[in-house]
Amino acid sequence: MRFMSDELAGGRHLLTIGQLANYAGVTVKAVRVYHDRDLLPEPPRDSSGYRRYGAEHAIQLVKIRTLVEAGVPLARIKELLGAGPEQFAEALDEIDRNLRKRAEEIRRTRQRIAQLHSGDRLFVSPEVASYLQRLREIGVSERTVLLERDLWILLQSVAPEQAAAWIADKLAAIADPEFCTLYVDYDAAFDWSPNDPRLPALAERTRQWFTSRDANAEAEPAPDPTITQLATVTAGASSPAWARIAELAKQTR
Amino acid sequence: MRFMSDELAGGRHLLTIGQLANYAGVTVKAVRVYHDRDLLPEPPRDSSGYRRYGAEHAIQLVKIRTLVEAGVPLARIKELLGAGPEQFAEALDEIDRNLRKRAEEIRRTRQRIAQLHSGDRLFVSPEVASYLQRLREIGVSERTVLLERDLWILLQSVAPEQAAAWIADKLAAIADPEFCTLYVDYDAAFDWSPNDPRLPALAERTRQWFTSRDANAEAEPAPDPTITQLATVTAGASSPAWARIAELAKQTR
DNA sequence: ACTTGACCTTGCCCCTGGGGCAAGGTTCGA
DNA sequence: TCGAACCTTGCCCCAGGGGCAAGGTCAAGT
Repeated sequence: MRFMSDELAGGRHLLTIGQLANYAGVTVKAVRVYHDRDLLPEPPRDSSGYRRYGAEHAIQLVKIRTLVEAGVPLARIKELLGAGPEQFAEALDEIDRNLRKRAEEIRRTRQRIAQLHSGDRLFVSPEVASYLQRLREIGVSERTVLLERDLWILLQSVAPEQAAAWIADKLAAIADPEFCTLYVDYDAAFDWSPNDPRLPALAERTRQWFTSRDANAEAEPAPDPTITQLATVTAGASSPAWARIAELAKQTR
Repeated sequence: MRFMSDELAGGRHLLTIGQLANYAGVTVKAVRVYHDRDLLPEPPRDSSGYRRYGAEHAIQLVKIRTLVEAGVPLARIKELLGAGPEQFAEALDEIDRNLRKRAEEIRRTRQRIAQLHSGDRLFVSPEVASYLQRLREIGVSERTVLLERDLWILLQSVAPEQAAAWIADKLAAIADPEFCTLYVDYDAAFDWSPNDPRLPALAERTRQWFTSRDANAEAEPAPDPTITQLATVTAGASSPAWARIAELAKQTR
């Protein structure tokens, strides 16, 4: 009969790779990878070629696992274990800062995931989101609101700064009750025939609203042709009546 | 002169891959990977072969990025985007649970990292850690404490359950002042010559302490030969005097 | 009309941190 | 003495892209 301690008598290295891995809570494969990467020194082998580990390896392995769990890349761990204690302490500080940052990111991601559930706050800027919300509140149809949303998405992608300037303008406009009724009437006109007799009046009211606004505002924000055309073209593409209004507005101007 | 909107007039797809990627906060490469993985439909191409995206792609891409950031594998994301809304909601719940779990893990990892800074609480069980702490408090040399620590590490790796039983025993013993003075004397004897005349007396006191303890305890915990041998052999390997004491104790028994 | 720089295209190989499997050799407990 | 549970090396595979090559295209300035 043999005791395990008979094997130990010869030296301080008695753990098999499986025992070591189990102790540290890692897989056998991981231990071998750490050997390959020179993070953990290769221990002596016993007579049959098995690796035999001692307490010093166990300690080192727990350090490695702790750093790995903290998200430190293996190459960096190798540097750290070889460095002096003051660099090590400094590195630990930085690792802790990273961990805190990651916790914060998880917090934000959780909020995002919750918003993914419903709503479009995720796809547009907060300003645009509240603009869309106002549209819904004054009774604009969901179809038109979604059309607006898509327009803003495109706008923010193509020219984020001009989109920001324009949305500020729109947020101001929607505080005006006259603009609201005008918008609601536009919404209703979506399905009208392009020959509907009510269209010229709507175009005229639109023209008047813009005129009075431009009179009040001293320096109107430069009306970038790209963006205004983008808006009209996109809108016109979905509703023939809206396209007709744009045409009428151009003629009277 | 051409306006960007001239290109748009033909359809609703106007973003280049770079604009799209920039809007969603991902790299161009990532967008192409999502095409390869069938997460994001391939948009139409313009006359020169460039991909041209619309708002619907932007929305889809933001969803994808949000899920990717939450750590959802691409294959799973593909399933989710194709599934019905109730499965989607269910999946979001599970993802959120995972995120919370990860936040908790980060909290624990931060504590571990802090302990890595100094101390050996990471390498042994809490019971062993407090035992080692007691040894330091009664004045045992650091060298011997480290020797004990390494022994416990090996013990916990080879036979965790017996180590747990033994440490309970040791924690009881160290409450006995007689055991403490005995331990401190052992510590001092580490460097003695194996022929030192004080050794037999020390061996005799050891024998007596064990005898009286065994008399008090009715059922002594099965003295596993593997473990006791491990202890004696490991200890004896580092100090000839200790080896001599073990030999003396064996003779008198 | 030409150039320059920023984009776009496809294709291929590279990285991390291991997992899985093959094809053996070893040791343990009954 | 046998089967289960170890151990050994070696090789290929995965996600989620990054980097680079070798081109084609576009807008602006001169």
